Amino acid sequence: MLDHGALDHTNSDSTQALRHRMRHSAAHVMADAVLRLFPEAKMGIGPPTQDGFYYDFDVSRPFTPEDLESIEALMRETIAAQQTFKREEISRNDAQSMFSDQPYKLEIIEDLPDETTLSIYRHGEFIDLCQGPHVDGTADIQAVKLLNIAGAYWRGDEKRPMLQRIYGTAWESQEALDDYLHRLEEAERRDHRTLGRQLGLFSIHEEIGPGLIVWHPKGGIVRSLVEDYWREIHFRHDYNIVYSPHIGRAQLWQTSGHLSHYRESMYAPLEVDEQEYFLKPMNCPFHIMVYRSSLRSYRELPLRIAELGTVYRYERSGVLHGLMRVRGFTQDDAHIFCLPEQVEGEVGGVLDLTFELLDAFGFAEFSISLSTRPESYAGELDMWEHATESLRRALEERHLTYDIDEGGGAFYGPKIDIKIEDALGREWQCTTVQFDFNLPERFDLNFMDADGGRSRPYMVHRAILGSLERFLGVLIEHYAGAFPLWLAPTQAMVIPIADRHQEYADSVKEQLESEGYRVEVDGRSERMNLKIRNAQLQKIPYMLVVGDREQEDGAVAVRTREGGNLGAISVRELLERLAGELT
RNA sequence: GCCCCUGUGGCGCAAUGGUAGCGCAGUCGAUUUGUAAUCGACAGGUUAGGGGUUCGAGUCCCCUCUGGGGCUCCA
Repeated sequence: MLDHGALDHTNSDSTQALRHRMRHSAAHVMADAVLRLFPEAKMGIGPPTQDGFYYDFDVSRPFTPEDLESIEALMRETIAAQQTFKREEISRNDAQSMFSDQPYKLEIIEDLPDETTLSIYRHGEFIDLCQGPHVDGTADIQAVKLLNIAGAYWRGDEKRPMLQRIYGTAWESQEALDDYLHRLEEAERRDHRTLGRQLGLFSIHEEIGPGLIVWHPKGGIVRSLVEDYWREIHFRHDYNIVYSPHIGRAQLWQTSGHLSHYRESMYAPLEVDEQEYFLKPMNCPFHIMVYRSSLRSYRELPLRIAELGTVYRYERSGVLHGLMRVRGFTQDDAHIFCLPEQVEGEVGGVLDLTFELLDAFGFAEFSISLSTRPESYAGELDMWEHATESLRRALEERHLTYDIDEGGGAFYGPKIDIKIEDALGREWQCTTVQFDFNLPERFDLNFMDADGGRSRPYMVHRAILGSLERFLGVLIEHYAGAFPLWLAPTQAMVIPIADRHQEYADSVKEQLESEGYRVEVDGRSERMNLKIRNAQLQKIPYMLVVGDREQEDGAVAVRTREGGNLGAISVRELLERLAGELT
């Protein structure tokens, strides 16, 4: 069902390099077409991307879908004309006069270091400032399609002009293009927003507000199963589970530094008894209060404090997206307070817990990055080195491959981020393990060490699932809504063939329910075929058809969601089968 | 927040500026069915909200809100 074979696996370096050149060339061909249709257009940049390419233009009116068709038609003509790509190296002065009516190109030239060799690529009448490389000729662009139009700031800077970007894709064959388009359709078919409605999992309401989720009964079951498992595994790994309030006084957020550094993401304060309270955007200060509630001894460390903590953050309206980016969400948060010599073990423990947890949900592919110290930072240099080294060693001991994001850490500490890859090969950031050298300082955290002195603990912030909202969104898409038996909201639907089988159907349901299964009976006066169809569409793992024969034999006719009519077996055999599937 | 697009019963959609329709879901009735849609009837809408143009607005214009594709952001 989660068929990786259907995906594209020709990702060798040479294929990628070829695609890269072809897409870059396609961008030129597109810009050529746009300039012919819109002679006044000013060109931005037009690079290849992961799966295609884009080019940005400053035009007097936005592009329309009809424009895309005309542009694509012109591109086909250029491709059919078999023009060749020619590279030339030119002087800075020549470049400046050549692009004198292209202000964005002039800006690029301006910003290139003096020693850079400037080059241009030509095909037909078209010239673009470009390093290359390109394919030999336009005919090498085998299969191309323009996809959509979007606004994009010049150089990604919201203070600069907004250009019109056209996205397209190009592949080495029509077949590869079709595969890609099919993959897009597949992603659309798995969209958690659509499945969430169809399967009755959650909804978002204008009346409640954007980015705020209400979980429906079916989604509530899935979420609580995830939470139950999460709690179980955290207790097993010696975490202490706590609960903290949704609001806290201004003074708390003053001390934590959120009011000076994070206020633009926080909601306006509430006034209670002439005191200001803020909705929490993070759980850290509350967990710190738990730590500070008594004098701590080194003997108590490491102290791991965990919470499914619901936080609220102001996210700009344009970034909200289903469950993936919301304004209120529940983090599976934890803060670990430990001694310097415990740091490495704690980081390792978090990694082990992460892979155990994610494995249970069927995620096998990850991409890991280690982010190191940025230019401005809090804390002592030797603590940064110790912490970064412990992150690195924990990764290496587990033979995990990772990228290093040099200088990409937060100002308060280095971190490991883990992105999980779903069934379609898309990546989602969920897990993060972050050192914090700032908060222990701000809250003056300490413990009594073996010498009777006071020392400052290390603090590690971590979330594994990230937010339950996002994680469930990822899960829905990963499974395409067909949750495995242990997570399925309804595990079996009993389908009586005629009204006279209702009572027997109820007794089957009771037998299964008494063993802890989630079962429903479709007792409507409808045809069996309709009930099967509905159960299939609801992606219920087991359909149990009961008619005269089953009633007589104390059996059920088993049909699985994957399509098979397995024939009749006894209820006892069914229970064995289900139990077997859950282990 | 910015650019573009979008908004019609719960859901998916239709309606040259001239009587708001269809399918699914829902309710009721008939049917009692053996592995992906039985038939019929009924009910359901101030066309997201506000303002304007017009004899007349779902349709055209303006504002607000929402959703989508991107950009930016994601201490």
